[in-house]
This record gives sequence, structure tokens and C-alpha cells, in this order.
Amino acid sequence: MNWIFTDDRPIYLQLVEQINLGILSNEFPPGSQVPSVRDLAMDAEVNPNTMQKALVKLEESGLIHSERTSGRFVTEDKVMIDKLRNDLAKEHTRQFLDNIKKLGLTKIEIIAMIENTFKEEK
Amino acid sequence: MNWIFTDDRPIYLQLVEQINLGILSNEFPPGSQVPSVRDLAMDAEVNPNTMQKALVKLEESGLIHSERTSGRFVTEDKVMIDKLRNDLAKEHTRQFLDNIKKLGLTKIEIIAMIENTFKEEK
DNA sequence: ATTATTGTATTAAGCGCTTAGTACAATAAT
DNA sequence: ATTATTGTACTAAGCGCTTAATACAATAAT
Repeated sequence: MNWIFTDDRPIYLQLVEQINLGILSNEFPPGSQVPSVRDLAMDAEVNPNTMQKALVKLEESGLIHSERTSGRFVTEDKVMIDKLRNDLAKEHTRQFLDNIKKLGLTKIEIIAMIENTFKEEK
Repeated sequence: MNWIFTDDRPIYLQLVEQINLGILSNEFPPGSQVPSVRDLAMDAEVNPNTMQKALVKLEESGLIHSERTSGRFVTEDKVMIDKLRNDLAKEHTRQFLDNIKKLGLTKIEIIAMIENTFKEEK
């Protein structure tokens, strides 16, 4: 996994987001076992306590669950995963439009800017 | 000004962003005087020290400057403001596309989602 | 001249996040 | 049976953010 952190927000929240994204993008497939707290912590170069906190937090969503001593697993409920993926996409879209409309851009300008950005990133 | 804060990031950084946005959206017009540190702090319901920290930070961009005892003022350089507005719009667009592409959405799906969100927000 | 207002600086306390270190219980692996 | 691995729990220290409470210097307003 490609961990990226900024220092303006708690690490554990960024961990939650990135693992969440990892599941929704099928990097952690439905039903698969997630690496152990210690392994994930090593991989992310983060204290095990911080990773533990993130994983517990992530369980609130129901995307993962822990089996007391055999490990942690991604849910097999693909419908749920699809729903959460769609929810997140909508949320990002809403946020984006809110932000950019405050800058005074019109719908046409927004679409144009997206087209341009697509070209640049190719 | 309509201040909104979340508790997952330093207040002073959120202040910087929102005042920055206030200038780029002409809520604080070029050349105009910004309210005093104390008034802004009261308005935002924040400690004066926190607001002071945000304003000093914001001066790095050159959008505002302080006149030792008469107050703080927005730059009159409209070209600069336009440039920063465009930069910010681009940055938001890039971030948005990065995030949403990780969820596996295609360009067509992204455009469709934007169209839908536009409809919903009307 | 006096007063009010401006930006600025300083110190102290409280709190949450992060890391470090250690420990325990339950199960899997041997 | 023994060992390794799993999630979990706890305490302590360091650090940054926030608030509180003052204080000072320079200028505007009176």
C-alpha cells in the first residue's frame, strides 16, 4: 500500500481514510484477510497503537471486522461495498462543487477545467 | 462571514483557508480593510491568538499585508488575486479527480455525477 | 494631550495525538 | 505441550494546538 500522510491532521484519521479507500478500490478484496495490526503499522511506518486506533475506528463502518485471535477481515458484502463506494464518490463530488462554486466558477467552466485536467494527467 | 470548523484539523489552518476564500470570492474586495484581529476573533468565536496566527500565516501568500497600527488590508493587485483563484480551482480539481479515480470511476461517470449533483443542489 | 484602537509578544495551563514500552488472553501453528 | 501470532489494554512522555490573561508600541481619533 502506498501510504501518504500530511501533518495537518491526525495520522489515525488518514489511516482510516486510506484503508477505507483500499477496500473500496478492491486493493483489499471482499472476504480477504487484512494484515495484522503490527504488520500494517510497520508497512505504514506508524506506531502500532496508532494503527490499532484506526482499525477500531474503521470497524464502525462495518467494512471490516476482527476475529479475536485469527485476524481482521474485509466484509464479503459486495452490495455494501458498492453502496459505500458510491456514497464516497457523491460526497467528494459535493465537496468539490461546493468549494469551486465559492470561487465563482460556472458549470461550464468547471466542466472545462475537468477536461483540461484530464488531458494534463495523461 | 460564515465560519465553519471541523475538529480534525487545526483551527488556524481552517481560518487561513476560509479567509483566503473570502478574498478570492470578493467577500473581502481588493484594497479593502480587513476587520481587526480582535473583531475577526470575536466573529469567528475563536481566541485572538489563534486568529493572529492565521493572519500572519495568510500574509505569506501576499494576499494581505498589515500596516503596523492602522490595520490589515487586502492587496489591490487584481491580477494576483485572479491567478491565485485559478490556482486554487485547479488544485481542487486535481485533488477531486485523484480521489474519485481511485474509486474506479470513469470520466463519463464523473461528468454524470457532477451533472446529477448540480441538479440536486438546485 | 488624552483616549481608543491597531498589531504584536509572552507565559501558563489544558488537552489530544503520537510514540514507546510493556503486558495479557486467545487461538493457530508446530 | 510449546511456541508464535493475533487483537487488545495500559501507562508515561513529548509535542503542538487552543485558550486565557497580560502587556507593550505605534498610530488614529477625540
